[in-house]
Order: sequence, then structure tokens, then C-alpha cells
Amino acid sequence: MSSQKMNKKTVKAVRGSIKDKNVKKPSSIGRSTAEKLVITKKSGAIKKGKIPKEYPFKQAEKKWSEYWVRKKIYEPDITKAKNPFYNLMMFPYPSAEGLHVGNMYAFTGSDIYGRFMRSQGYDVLEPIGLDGFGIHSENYAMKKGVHPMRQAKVAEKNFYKQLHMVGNGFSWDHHVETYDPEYYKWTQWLFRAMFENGLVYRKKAPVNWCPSCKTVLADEQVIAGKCERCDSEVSKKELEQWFFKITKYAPKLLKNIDKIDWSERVKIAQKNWIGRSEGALISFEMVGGGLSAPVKADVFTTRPDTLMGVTFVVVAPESATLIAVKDGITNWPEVEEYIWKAKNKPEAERMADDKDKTGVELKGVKAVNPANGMEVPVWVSDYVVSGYGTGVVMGVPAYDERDLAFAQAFGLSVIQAPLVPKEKIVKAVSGKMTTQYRLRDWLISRQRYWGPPIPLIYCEHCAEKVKAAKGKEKQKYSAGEIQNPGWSAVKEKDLPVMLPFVKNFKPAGTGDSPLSSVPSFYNTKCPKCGNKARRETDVSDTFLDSSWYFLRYPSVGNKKAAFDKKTTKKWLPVDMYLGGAEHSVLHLLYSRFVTMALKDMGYIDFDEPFTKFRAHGLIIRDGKKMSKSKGNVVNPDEYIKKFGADALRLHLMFIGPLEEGGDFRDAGMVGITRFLNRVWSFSTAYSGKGKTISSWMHKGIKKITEDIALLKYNTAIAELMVILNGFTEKPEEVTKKDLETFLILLSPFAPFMTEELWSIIGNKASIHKQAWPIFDKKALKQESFDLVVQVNGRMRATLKAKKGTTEAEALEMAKGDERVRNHIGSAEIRRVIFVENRIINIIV
RNA sequence: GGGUAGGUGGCGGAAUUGGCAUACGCGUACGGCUUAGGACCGUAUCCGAAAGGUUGAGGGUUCGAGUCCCUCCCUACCCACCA
Repeated sequence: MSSQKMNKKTVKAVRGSIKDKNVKKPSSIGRSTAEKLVITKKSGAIKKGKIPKEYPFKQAEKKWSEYWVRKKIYEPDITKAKNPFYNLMMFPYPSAEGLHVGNMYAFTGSDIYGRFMRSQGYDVLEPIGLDGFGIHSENYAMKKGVHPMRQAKVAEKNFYKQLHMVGNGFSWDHHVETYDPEYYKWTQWLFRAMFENGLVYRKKAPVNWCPSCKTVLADEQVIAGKCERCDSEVSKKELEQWFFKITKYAPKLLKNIDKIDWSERVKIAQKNWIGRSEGALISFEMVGGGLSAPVKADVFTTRPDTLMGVTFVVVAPESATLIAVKDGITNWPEVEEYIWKAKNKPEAERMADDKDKTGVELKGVKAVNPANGMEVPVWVSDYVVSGYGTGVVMGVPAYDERDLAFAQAFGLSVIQAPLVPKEKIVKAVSGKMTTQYRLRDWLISRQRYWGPPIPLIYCEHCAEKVKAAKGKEKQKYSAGEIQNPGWSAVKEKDLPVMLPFVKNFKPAGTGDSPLSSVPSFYNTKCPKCGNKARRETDVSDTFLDSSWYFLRYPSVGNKKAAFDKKTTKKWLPVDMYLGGAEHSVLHLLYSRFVTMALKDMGYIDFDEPFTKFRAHGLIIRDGKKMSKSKGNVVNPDEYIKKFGADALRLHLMFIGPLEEGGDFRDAGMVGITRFLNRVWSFSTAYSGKGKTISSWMHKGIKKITEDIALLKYNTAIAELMVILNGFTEKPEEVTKKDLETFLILLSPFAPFMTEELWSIIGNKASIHKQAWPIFDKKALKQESFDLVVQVNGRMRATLKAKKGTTEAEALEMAKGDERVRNHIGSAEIRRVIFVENRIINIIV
């Protein structure tokens, strides 16, 4: 037998024998003791009679969830709180068949953190609400054949019932529902503020159109050419729409990323989405016999140094330059056909990476390279994106893969021209250095029913007046009114613009909103001049509802403002935000933008809404993604019914680190249930003989505290199991204090059962109001540890040693060990490497 | 194509950040308890008879590498013709 092997086996054998000798069958665990406990302790919490052998989770969960709400255990004093801590989780949209396990995963993860902080002495605000406006809820209502207004009420009841069951410490006094007029009044107020401050404009542009949802979509809602909501292929449609000027904040949105404490992957996703690139604008002249004068066309390039290698110029099908040079094009019908085809192609097809390049030459037109006067052909091709840069690109096949592919497809020449110093060449051709962002403005209008009506009114009279206004006249109008002649915002006192009940709420698909068929809605008076005017009939994007909800929560109930100034100052920005990474470029980006805009308007004094954000991982099942079609969706209700909310919470948190997600397997529920049952039987049978704090408690408190702070709940739970294993091994050494400490450590994970046990062992106040245990650093230092002894880097023995053992002491101990001696033999010790409280390595 | 996170027992996953690889749990085997058990309790469980070997593959740095460096392979997620 090798010494290493022997060592390992010996250690285990020794442990085993200790167990065998000392562990009397946990005879203290049993019914009789439990019965006694009830008699001796006058615990009023448990119903008269006996403590059940098994944890009666159904009764306990019902009892405590009602008790918590009644006693307002989780309601911080909004105005007087001394240590406010805003713990936020992304609110769900209540459209699906009830709460999804993904929701519950996020909520539990967030709630554990909230409970932990509350226990640390913070006044935790942990609100919840429903993001119930929007296409997803509306589509669900249509599927069910119910009116969205009714469906919302049904879903609300159902969701809130479920949310009471999951064991979260929600501040129920602060819930919001985005479809409640009390809420969307302020969403409209926000829209109005954005308009008045010149951040809203109306523009006709090729926009994303979802043929199934029958509405336009923002760029962020198009995922790989498909609708974020329904997965249909998105096409382009030329429509007049409302936009929010998020691009104005592109530099700040990018710059601030470095100062916020967010999950790295989300920060990177935002950086990429904003997509800053430095380059130059260089002017090419378009010439041709049919043109009365040369037409200037700017190209944007990040590689001006390759200018001498230009062999062609490419124009996007949507580019205005095409129209400008139309007279010079001799093959216009052919070009026009290409443009038409390109515009009507589904986005997914246009973006497909394996697609060959297509295009048509603009015959009769040439572009002049300002660097060398060379005339090069001009093409139109859909590989040039219209919304980025200028929509015109210089083709340098020698230095750009895409240009090369295009040149090869059409037999265009490739010139291996030398590179020229950048800044210099830009100056020489009178170009200018510039910064471009990939980010586009936020398309905010939707041709749907289930959303807050956009609070704008169009008046023909005013349109003429605004256009004609000059000098002082102009000062009568807001920035929004000047930018959008004829449009003005509904006065604040007239908000909300109520969404009327419309029987036929289904989208028409024509690009007109369902509200456009309701004259009583759109016929109104101009807020400026009082003449007959027409309301906007589009509603705003759902993401506007969620872009500011965190501002509302602390101020819920305030009838005078969207958010109270003092309250907001006290509670915001959000201290900890937890949610899905899928919102990296949607909700999270919009919220940041809205916050920045509100700051610039003077409503708030911070420009980042979420100080700390963590993205939770994805829960899969049996190694596969969950989906309704596969029929492998975990329904939390069923598990709560069968195992209890605590068991489900623990299981979800145990299967992997919160930020990484995990694989949900039913088998795991068994293990967790076993653990909880052992906690139950140990605690209810406990008769309290221990005198000193058990040694494993300090290590446990330290580990669990650190792990929770880092959201490593899985290892925190593992440590709780280690402590319980210690308890059941030596029940006679466990003190009452140990047991209480253990229950408090477990309480964020299993709030119901720990509350029940807390009262059974004789406590009156809620366990969730108890202070978090503190470990004794000194005691931790005094513990012994396993000193690893290596000879020439190979582990030869582990010796029990006191913490703080010096190198000399360790060496003596090592030399005293037979196995170590055998390996050193007669050789001379050349070097000793010693790491305190860990290892000694003897080199011979 | 770009980015990010990963690859560790039969499985989910640990590893104090360079110091006992496989904590904790599941599963499995054997034993106990039981009228019975898919309940509960106990013991064992990376491979190997042993020396020894083992963290996707190969190399390097180091007294010492799952962890750091280099080359390569694979998986998941996100973005993707952005000039």
C-alpha cells in the first residue's frame, strides 16, 4: 500500500471509527422527544397538539405568507428608513400560463439577497409588479379569445396569488401594474417630457415590420432578422413613425458603462450594441453625362489609409444618393427593380452570412476618388446598410473581405495600393475625422391596441403657424413642437389619455392602429389653439413602460408626480438589480437612456438607474432547453404543491451558481426534500445539551455569508448541509445558539420552514427580523487544520496542526512522521517551502 | 466571422484564486429498520492488485498547475455584411 493511498484511506477509516464510537444513534431524534418539546415549551405558534413528524409545508406556508403580509414584515418605512436598500428584480409580464420557473429562479435569487441584506440591518425595499401592457400580453389575450382588459385582470389575480406562494419578502404596498391608468398616466407624462425636451421626432423611414404582430418594431426587438416576440421573419416597410433620440446619448451610454457594477457580459453586449467606431467622412464626386452637375456623396470609412486602393463605390438601396444621381443612370429600370427587390426582402435573408453578394452597376455614373482623381464604377448593393454611416461605402477589395467578395462576384478590379498615413490623407482630400455609432434611434410607436396611447395631438392650424414662426414667435413653442410642426403634447392636467375599451382591438395590418377606427377617441381639440384636432392613435412600445418602473415603486400612490423628489433621492438609484441577460440591449439600455434624459431635464440627480446589476443564468431541464412544444416546462405550481415552496427554492438555488443557471432534474428535488426533513426532525427533536458554540459554526457562518454576497447560493447551501451533517453526527454538542444560528443562515433560502421552526423552538418575533450571525475571527484562528506535507512536491502526509504553526514547528512535525521520514531517507534537505496554515514542501 | 462563458467521476456540480482534485447533492452497491417500501438510518463509491495515474488534447513556467503562458479541439449563449 502506498503511503499516499494509505494516508487517504486511514483518514477516512479514522473518521469512520470516530463516528462508529461516538455517534449514538441519533436517538434524541424521535417522536417522543418532539411531543415532550411541545409540552414543555409553551409555543403558541404551532397548533395545539403534537409537532408533526414531517414538516407540514402546506399549512406552514399558508400561515406564514398571510402572517408576513398582515404584520408588514417586509414593508420598509419609505420616509424614515435609515439604511435604505433598493433590491429590485425584473418584473414579469403576466401573459403566459402563469409564473414560469425562470421567473421563480430570478425572484428567488433576488429575494435571498434581499433577505440577507435585511438581516444585515438594511431597510430593504423589494417591490414587485406586472409588466402587463404590450404585444406579448395582447397576443396571449387574442390566442385565448379574451379581451386584453379582461385577460389582464385574470392574469393579475393569478400571478399575484402565485407570487404570494413563492416565499419572497415582497413589499406589497409598492406594487405597480403598467396597464393601470394610475401608472400609465405617468408613462404618458414621461413621453410628454421627452417630447417637450426635443427627444422625440416623427420620421418616414424604412422600419422593421412584423407581419404576424402587424406592427413596427425597434431594432432591438429584431433578433437575427426575426421578431423578438413571435419569431416571425421581419421585413422592411416605409412608414412614418415616432422615434426617441437615444442616439443623442450614445457617447454617454458608452462612457458610463465603465463606472457601473454590472455583469461583464451585459456590459459588453451594450458596448457592442452601441458600437462606436472612429473613422473619416470623405467626399466623392459622382459624375456622368446625364448629370447637370457633379453630385457629392460622402462615404464613411474606418480605414481612410486604404483610400488609394478604392476600385468602386457602393450605395445602399435606401440611400438618397441614388435619387440624386438618378438622371445620370442609363439603366434606371434595372436599378429600380433591384432596389425594389432589396427593400422587400425579409431581413433574415438579407443578413444571411452565406449569401452571395448581389448588386447592379449604376451605368452612366462614375465616382471620382478625391485622392488620385481616378474614376471608379458605382454600384448599388444591399450589403451596404442604409442606416449606418452615410449609406455609401468606398470599395477597397484589397483590404476588406466583403469588398473583395463583391469585386470577385462582379469581376471588379483589385488594386494593391500602398497604405497612406491616415490623418494626413483625410486632410489632403478635405475629409473630416468623425465618430459613428451603430446604435439607432428608438422606434417608439406601435400600431397596436394594448399600450398607453401616445399623448400627442396633431393640429393643421398650428402646423402652418409653427412652420411660419420666426424669431420671438418661435419661443412660444417647445422643442418638440418645433421639430414636429403641428404636433403638441397633451397637457399634464389632462393625463392620462385613457385607453378606451375597443371591442375590436385586433391589429388591422395596414399600418394603422386599432384606435384609428375610434372617432370618439381621436377627435379632440388642439391644446394650443382649441381648434379641431386629431389625436395620435398609435400606442407606445412596451419597453417604455418598463424603462422607468423602478422610479415609480418607492413613490407608488403619489398622485402629484411620477416619482416624489425626496423619496427618489432616498431610495434611488437601485442598489441591486437582478434579471435576465436577454434584456442586455432592450430594457437595460432603454432604462439607462430614460434615466439620463430625466437627469438632464432636472427631475433626478443621478444618471445611472442601477448601481449594481447581475444577470442570472438560464435554467434548462435534463440538459435541454425548456419549451412548451417539447413539453418539458417546469411548472412551479406543481412543485410547490408537491414539495413546498422552500424545497423548490432550495433546489433551484442548489443546481448551480445563480449567474450561470443550471440543469433542473426532478431527482434533485428528492435530495433537497431529504435535507429539509432532516432539518425539521433535528430541530423539533432538539433537547439542547451542548455548552459551547460548535467549532464548525464559525467556518460555516463565514462561508455562507461570503457566498451569499457573491450570489454563490449553491455552495452556501452545500455548507448548510455540512453544518447539519455535523449536527446529526454529534447532536449532544449542539447548543441552542448553534441551532438558532443555523436556522437564521438557512432562513433566506427556506423562509417558511425556518419561520415555523423558529417559533417551535420558542421564539416570538419573526426569524426574518433577526440579525445575521457574526462569526468569531479569533475562534476561527484557533482552529486546527490539516497540514499537508509534501516531499519533492508529492503529498506524503497530512498532519493535524494548530493554526499559526511556524515553519520550524511544521518541519519538526513533518520529520516526526514516519511516512515523511521514509521518503526523505538519508538525503539532505535542500529547501523547504512553507505556506502558513496550508502546506510544507520539503525538497531533498 | 466577432464576443462571452465553459470543458473536472455514472449525473448536477465544488476546489479558500497557484497549495490534500472530486466538497455538497443525486445515482448505485451492501447492511440495518420495517408487514411492506420508490420511506428512513448506516457504510462504500475517480481508475488501478500495487507502484502509480487522473481535471478536452499537446507543450511550457513553477518546489507545486484544474487554476498561469503558448498551440489546438469541442460545447453553450449573445451579436453578426456596421465599411
